[in-house]
Amino acid sequence: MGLTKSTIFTVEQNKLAILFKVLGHPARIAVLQYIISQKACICNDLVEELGLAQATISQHLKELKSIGIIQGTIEGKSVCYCIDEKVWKKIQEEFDAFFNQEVKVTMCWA
Amino acid sequence: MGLTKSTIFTVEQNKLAILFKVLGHPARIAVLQYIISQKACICNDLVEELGLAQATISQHLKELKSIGIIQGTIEGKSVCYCIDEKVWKKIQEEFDAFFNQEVKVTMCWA
DNA sequence: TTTATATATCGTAATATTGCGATATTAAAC
DNA sequence: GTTTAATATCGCAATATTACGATATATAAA
Repeated sequence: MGLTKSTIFTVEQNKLAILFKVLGHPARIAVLQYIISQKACICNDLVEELGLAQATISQHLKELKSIGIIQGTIEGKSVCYCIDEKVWKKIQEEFDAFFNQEVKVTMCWA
Repeated sequence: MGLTKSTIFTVEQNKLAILFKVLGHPARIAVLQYIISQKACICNDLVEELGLAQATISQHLKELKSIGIIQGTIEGKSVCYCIDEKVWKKIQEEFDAFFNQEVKVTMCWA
């Protein structure tokens, strides 16, 4: 099937999963880290840095933009990408809330 | 192609991406939350709770086990799944380290 | 106006993921 | 031993993802 049954889960579960999913590719991790290290960059920088085709980088940038974690602004004939700090922090908070759920382990094998 | 070019990224980037990827499905989020709420559970509980087929749940459990975030121990004819608290915290720390990289935003459009 | 540059999008092939029925395996219960 | 129950695995179909060449678009430079 290959089709996730989104309807049987809560909106929160689906949203959280999408955030994780978008970050779940090494190229997108690398893109984020490169943008951070350079403060900002253009698509072509990433093509040279990562060694993926321009179309591929553009696609990854689109996915990152879809969750708002990066933002692109037109600058002449190129597009300047940078981290959206607000969204970055919000995602961090959401992940933190998830990981700080009560994990009271009653050792089930003890 | 559909094949991630893992070789062009660092080991750390690949590892981090895999952690995110495994968490990037609502069923697996739901499984973790249910295990937490019940302290521990068996596969069949999840089948009834989530409404996915037993084979599907078993597969998701396998993926969660692959990153060590849950652990299953045989108890008679069933398997008791619970959170591996150590791994849980380690993953949380790794995510935190990622999100706490310097995000000094020099507004590129300013 | 032509040319060069940067990016987005389209189309497509290869591979991965999701989900489930069927079946195997294993252990308890009878 | 037979039956019941719980889970894992296999095999498959449907869909999604990844990657890239080709092409469209848009701006700067010449």
